[in-house]
Amino acid sequence: MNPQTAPLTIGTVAKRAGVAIDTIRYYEREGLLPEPLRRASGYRSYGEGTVAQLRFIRRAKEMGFTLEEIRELLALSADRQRGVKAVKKRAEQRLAAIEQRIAELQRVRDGLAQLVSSCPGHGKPEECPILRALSDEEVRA
Amino acid sequence: MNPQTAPLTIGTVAKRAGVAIDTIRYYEREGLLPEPLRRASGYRSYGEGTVAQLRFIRRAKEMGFTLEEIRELLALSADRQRGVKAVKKRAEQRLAAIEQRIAELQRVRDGLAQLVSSCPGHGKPEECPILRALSDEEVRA
DNA sequence: CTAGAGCCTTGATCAAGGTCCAGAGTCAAG
DNA sequence: CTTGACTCTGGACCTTGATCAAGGCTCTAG
Repeated sequence: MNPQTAPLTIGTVAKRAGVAIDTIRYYEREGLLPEPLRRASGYRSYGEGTVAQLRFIRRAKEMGFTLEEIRELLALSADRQRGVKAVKKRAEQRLAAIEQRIAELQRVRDGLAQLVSSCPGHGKPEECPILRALSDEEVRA
Repeated sequence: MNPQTAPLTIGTVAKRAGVAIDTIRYYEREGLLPEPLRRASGYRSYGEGTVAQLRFIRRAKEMGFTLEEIRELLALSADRQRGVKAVKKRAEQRLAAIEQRIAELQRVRDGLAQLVSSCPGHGKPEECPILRALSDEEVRA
């Protein structure tokens, strides 16, 4: 829509994308962002697209992708034909991993909830179901 | 029950508790395990209780407690009156945190599932709902 | 007694994902 | 032109939870 946006400094991009300046340089080093144009002074010069790219990274991180996976997604999205299929596959894998993590957490939650509700909240430690469940209380030599 | 158990070496304890030797020494340094008795040779000497203690730590980690929190739990469980109440409170906090994490993950899962199901798995990257949702696709300057 | 397994300490290293610093150059407002 | 905010590079440092290495004792079975 606006192919020739005004160039932005790293600080502006950082503010717009809601990340730290150091994070942008870090992503560049790590290959998540392409090397930007430079002004004569050496200052990095960005377009609006970089802000969008950083938002991509942020959202993908929220989805539970690691930076490594995000690097791959970005590479895939650049592959104009093979990309989409691979991207969908990765997303499906991520989805499965998230579902598994949810199931695990629910198991933990149920166990913990059970313990909490069975603990009166007072009395001797050796009678506390939480501590008992965790430890098996035994004498140390 | 068996207050005077035979002394165990660190390797035996490690095997029994299912952790690495280095991990035991690490926990000792970090204050999760008390400093054990030593033989004349300097070898650490443990009782069965330490195995139970390590299992406590393992279970608590599974419950999502950090080592920092576990250190606190262990300290609280040693406080023979005030302990139980505080332990229960910590467990409740942990429970709430886990429930919140589950809710977050469910939100993420729903979003991702929606994207996955709306992506045909082929076509141009700019038409892939997954990539579109993540990025907002824009031209870089 | 000797070999080999086990243990000791100190300190380094790892993975992930950044964060911070020093010292120097640059930009923009007044 | 000056001043203060901004940016540059390179490298050190952070957190969490371990894990490994080097060099040197110790223990136990044969």
